[in-house]
This record gives sequence, C-alpha cells and structure tokens, in this order.
Amino acid sequence: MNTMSPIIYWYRQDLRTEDLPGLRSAIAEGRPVIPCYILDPQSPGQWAPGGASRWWLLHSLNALQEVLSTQGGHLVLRRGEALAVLRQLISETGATAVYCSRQYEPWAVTLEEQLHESLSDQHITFKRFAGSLLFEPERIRNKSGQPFKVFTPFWRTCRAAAEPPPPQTSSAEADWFSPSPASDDISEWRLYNGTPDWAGNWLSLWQPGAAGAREKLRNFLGGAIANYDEGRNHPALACTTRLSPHLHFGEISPREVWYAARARGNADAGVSDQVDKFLSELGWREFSHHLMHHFPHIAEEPFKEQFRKFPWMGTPAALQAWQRGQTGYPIVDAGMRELWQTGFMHNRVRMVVASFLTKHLLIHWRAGANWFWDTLLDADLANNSSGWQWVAGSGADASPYFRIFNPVTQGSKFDRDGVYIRHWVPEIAALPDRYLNCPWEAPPDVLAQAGVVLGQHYPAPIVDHKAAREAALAAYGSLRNAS
DNA sequence: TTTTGAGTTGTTCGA
DNA sequence: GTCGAACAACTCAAA
Repeated sequence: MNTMSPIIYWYRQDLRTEDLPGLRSAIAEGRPVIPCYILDPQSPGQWAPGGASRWWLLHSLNALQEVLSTQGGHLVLRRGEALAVLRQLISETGATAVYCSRQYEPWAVTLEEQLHESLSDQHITFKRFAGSLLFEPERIRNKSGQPFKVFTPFWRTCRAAAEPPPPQTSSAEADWFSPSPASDDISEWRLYNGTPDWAGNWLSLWQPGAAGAREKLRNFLGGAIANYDEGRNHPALACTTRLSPHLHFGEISPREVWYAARARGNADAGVSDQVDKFLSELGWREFSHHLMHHFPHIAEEPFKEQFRKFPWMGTPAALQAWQRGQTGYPIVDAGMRELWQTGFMHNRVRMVVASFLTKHLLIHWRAGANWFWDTLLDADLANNSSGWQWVAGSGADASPYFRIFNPVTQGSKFDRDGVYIRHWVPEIAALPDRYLNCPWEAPPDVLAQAGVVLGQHYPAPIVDHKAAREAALAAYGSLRNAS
C-alpha cells in the first residue's frame, strides 16, 4: 500500500473544519485529503432532509466550501448511493481510506456497517470518529450496566463522568489532494430552487455555517445567558441560543459550546447557575441520542409498548388547521406560523403546539413529527422523535397523562404582553391583552372595536378546551384500563 | 432481593 | 387573588 495514498474525508452531519476528530486525524497522517459530501437520496430507511433542512444544507455546504477554499481545499460534491460514490472516488484517486464522523440514526448506523464491510473487502480502511456528541451513548450506563430511561439520573451520571475532551484546534495544515476530483454543481441538486419563495427572508434570520454558529454562541454568552432560566420560557424574548440547526448540521462542535459556556460561568459566578441550566439543555440533546442509540425504534414506534393501542382519532381537517395556524387558539397559531415563516419555533411554543395536536386534537404524534421534520431547519431525528413522544406521553420519562397544556394559560403566562402573538397573528393584534389569548370570550363591542369578526378574520376555536381536555383524559384512561 | 425516593417544562379546584 | 392538594399508578435507578 502506498503510504501517501489519499484519504477521503466523507462529510455528513459535521459540516465544519474545526474540532473535527476524523478530519484532524486524516490531516495528521500527512496524507493527501479529499473532502467530499454525498447527497444520497436513496439510502434505505433514510429520513431524507425535509424542505427546510434542504435549504439549510445548501447554504451550509456553500459556507463549508468557502472555508475550505481559504485553506486551499475544495469540497467534492457527488450525488448517488454512498457506497457506489465512494468506490468511484476511490478508483479515480487511488484513495485507500475513508474517514467520517459517526451518526446515530438507525439507518445511518446500518449504512456505516455496510460500508465498513464492503470497503474492507477492497482493503480500504473505513474509520468512524466520535465528535458530534459530548458523551457517546454506549459510554453512559446506569449501575446495572443498562442504558438510562430517565433524564435526571442520566445527566447526573454524565456530569459526574470525565469531562468531554476540550475542543482541538488543528495546527497542521492539510495537504489537499490535487487536482481536486470533479464535483457536481450544487445548483443542480435543487436543494432549494426559490419557488415558491417561502424562504425569501431566511438569510436575514440565519447564517448557516460555522461563522454563523460562532456568532450565535458569542451573542448568547455575551447577553441572554444572564437571564436564561427565566427568559428562555418567553417566546417574545431572544433568550435562547438558536444554535439547534447549527448543532444538527455539525457546524459547531458541542464541545466548543460546552467549554465556551463553562468558561463564561467560571468568569462570572453570578451566571454559573444559568450556565448549568443551559448545559442541561445540551444534556437533552445527548439524552435523545442516547435513547435513539439504545432504542432505535423510537423514531417510528412508541417507546412505551402500550401506546400502540392508543385511540388516535383526529381528522385531516384538524391536522390541516394546526399546520396552517388556523386553530383559533392564538398561541398555537402563532407558533405554527412562526414555524412556517422562519423554519423555527420557540421551544416553549413547541411544547404547547405539540400538546395541542396530541391531546386536544388526539392526532398521532407522528403526524406532528412529520410536519416538524419537513418545516424545521433544525429537524433532527433523535430530538424530534423523543420530544414528540415525551409530549404525547408515549416516550421515555414521559410527562404524566394529565399534563395537558391550557393554551390560554400558557399564552397569558409566557407572552404576557402579547408581543409574540400580535406579531404572528396580526389579525387580532388590536384586541386588548385581556382577550388576546381567548378572542371568543371578548364581548361583541370589544371585538368590533378591534375590527375582528370571528370566523371571518380569525377562526373560532376548532375545539373547546374543556371538552377536549376531558376527551383526552378519557382516551388516556382507556389505555390504562386496557392494559 | 427488596425497598425507597423520585420523576423538565401543568391544570384545576376548592379553601 | 393566592395557595396547596389532587390528578394514578408506574417505572426507573440506586441503596
């Protein structure tokens, strides 16, 4: 074997150059490196990126391309079945190794195993590297050696374990393989073609890529972190990091986020509790991946067996009203519209809309998860599945069945001044605070003065809260009695 | 093996 | 308006 034969670095959900163990390792070997991204629309069982994710992917790949080119590298874009593409690239370049970051989705794990097997047969080294999580799922076990099913002891164990290794800054300069192999023109991939123009203003809201991720982190640690514990519950405040899409695409490593937050806490004892709270949110990302690794069925099937029998009963019309932000409950509609218009929804509101879909409308959580998958820029199989199952009650460590969010209470509690609702549901903006979350209770003269005719400008509620709540309790009760 | 304490995010009702 | 209890029963994790 030629010791100077090139290594293919196969980019996946790790679109960065810094603190990337596989790439660093490839560079450290002193062999030429070929950075490559493969769009694989056909991998079996794959959850292919949804519409919003494809928009992000387009811009993220462009950003990565730009960073690589400042270092003299060139990202090779290819489309097709991963194994076939890698084989082709190997025969073009004489590469003898393929390095990548590991993923945790069941289909991705299967693919990694197949590649390992097939490439080994050709005497090609195939190496997967950790680096997308703080704690690898198999490393964290309870005292019986089993995976955790409850967040709090899981996270306690993580915090007690050895710290994640600090981010590595690479010193060696890469020797990029030259000439760079032919690459697809990304515009031919049609990740986003601009029509309809639903993502028209997204570039003013988001900056996909490592630089944008760093800026989000810096802003957050410089300001909002100081009031994170309380502020993060209020969707009108910019108190959350909005790092989720960056983390999903691996543009910034969780270790970098972890160490930056820790440093902030150490520098200012006053915010160290807030920092811990923030770290535990990273912990939820870890926990979701831990669950998906050990219980791969959670993306498709209920974590709790008895929920297979749950009497889901929603109608397509109700699902559509929810998707379009036309349920007649302002906080729900505001969230669904924020999602559609920005590719994002505040976490507090995600819980409210998810509770509404599964409990008020009794629609299967999978319908909600599928909609989020297509519309969220940060759509992530582990987070999405475990989040929806948690709300629906079918998940690990699920909320009690009687915890049914009251959309009126949630709105008036967490959007006290109505700033969020008035922004996203402008047709009722002129209503006084008192009726903003429950326009159907406003007296006729108040409605008239605000220029609102229910059923014309804004829908009457599609379900009655009290009746829906009782129906949900009955449905969940039936599950208990049946088992 | 058995026991014990605890479990992200809430709501409603009645005092 | 505020406050505390009830809302079930179960599973998990650790002692």
